Amino acid sequence: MQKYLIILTGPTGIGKTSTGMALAKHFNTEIVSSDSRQIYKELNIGTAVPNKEELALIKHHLIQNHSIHENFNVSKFENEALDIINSLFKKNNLVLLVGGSMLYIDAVCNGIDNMPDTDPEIRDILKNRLESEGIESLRFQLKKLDPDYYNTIDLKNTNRIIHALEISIMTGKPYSNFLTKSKKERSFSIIKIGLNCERAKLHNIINTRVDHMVNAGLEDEARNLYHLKHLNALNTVGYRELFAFFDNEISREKAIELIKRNSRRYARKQLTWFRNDDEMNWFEPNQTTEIITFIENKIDKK
RNA sequence: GGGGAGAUACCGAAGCGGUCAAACGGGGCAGACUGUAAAUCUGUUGGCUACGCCUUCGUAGGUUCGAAUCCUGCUCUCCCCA
Repeated sequence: MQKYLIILTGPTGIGKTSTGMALAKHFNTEIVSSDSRQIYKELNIGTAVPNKEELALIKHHLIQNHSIHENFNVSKFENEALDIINSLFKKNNLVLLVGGSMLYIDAVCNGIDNMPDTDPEIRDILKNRLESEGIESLRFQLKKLDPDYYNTIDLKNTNRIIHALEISIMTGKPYSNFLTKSKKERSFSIIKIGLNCERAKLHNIINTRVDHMVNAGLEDEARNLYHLKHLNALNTVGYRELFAFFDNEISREKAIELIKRNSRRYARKQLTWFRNDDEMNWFEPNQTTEIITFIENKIDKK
């Protein structure tokens, strides 16, 4: 029996959760989340996780099942998501992957190359060197250790330089050796559904949603996490801006304004990414019926 | 009613006779993307039949070889005095 993974994605705020719920109900299946921040149990309001009622109605996976103290990453996500998806396929022919984290979705669909997990110590050393010696020093070393990558990478992107360096240093092999650019085989078919609407409308939704989050107590949530602000998981829209407010760098109003702006920008980045995906089938958020018909037609034809 | 200040591109704000399609900031738009990805980085922002052309600096005229920049009328905004 052919198995189908339905990818439901789109920009933040577009309505993936509710559409996903409707699809899960109709196809009598479960939802695997592909959201890099809803995966953390300490994060709630700011990540707009499905609420208790929703979670009670439809079984969700990879929601709030990790801690921000862990070193989570795409590769771990790929493995965990695939495990869950494959086990769900034992009882369902169709499983939903719902979320907006582009790279995470990509890892489930196409896989990510095998390479060692990064070593926090090496990263710290490199970061310190960046501070003390400047980016040139790191570039210089990268040029020596991995000239190929050095020639293709954006040399202003410190994160990428640091990652390439840490892998090259850890393994003694150029980072680019690990990049196979090959696509991993999956045992299931993939149908991609993208939700989008008029940009002005999306901005409106996002702005209102941020106001709702603030009313729901986002500030308290952030304040309780403030002492952990150095954690990568908290380098996230909705938290970092409030941390800046707590640090007296900006006003509360400014923080809220920035959360809105950064959410809008995040939405745009998501759309840039998804637009490039030829396999994406686009719908408006209220077209649940059309989406269901679309999926059923796709499945019937096979 | 009297006096003063000002109207610049999506917004804020420089410019104060040519080197101005107009600094700078914000916002927007576009793009890159392999273990930090809600991250990180890049480009762009009057129009076009695009190494050139066309229309822009409240509005209508005027001065000048040449105006966003000078002069005049008008409209609107703000401030002070009545």
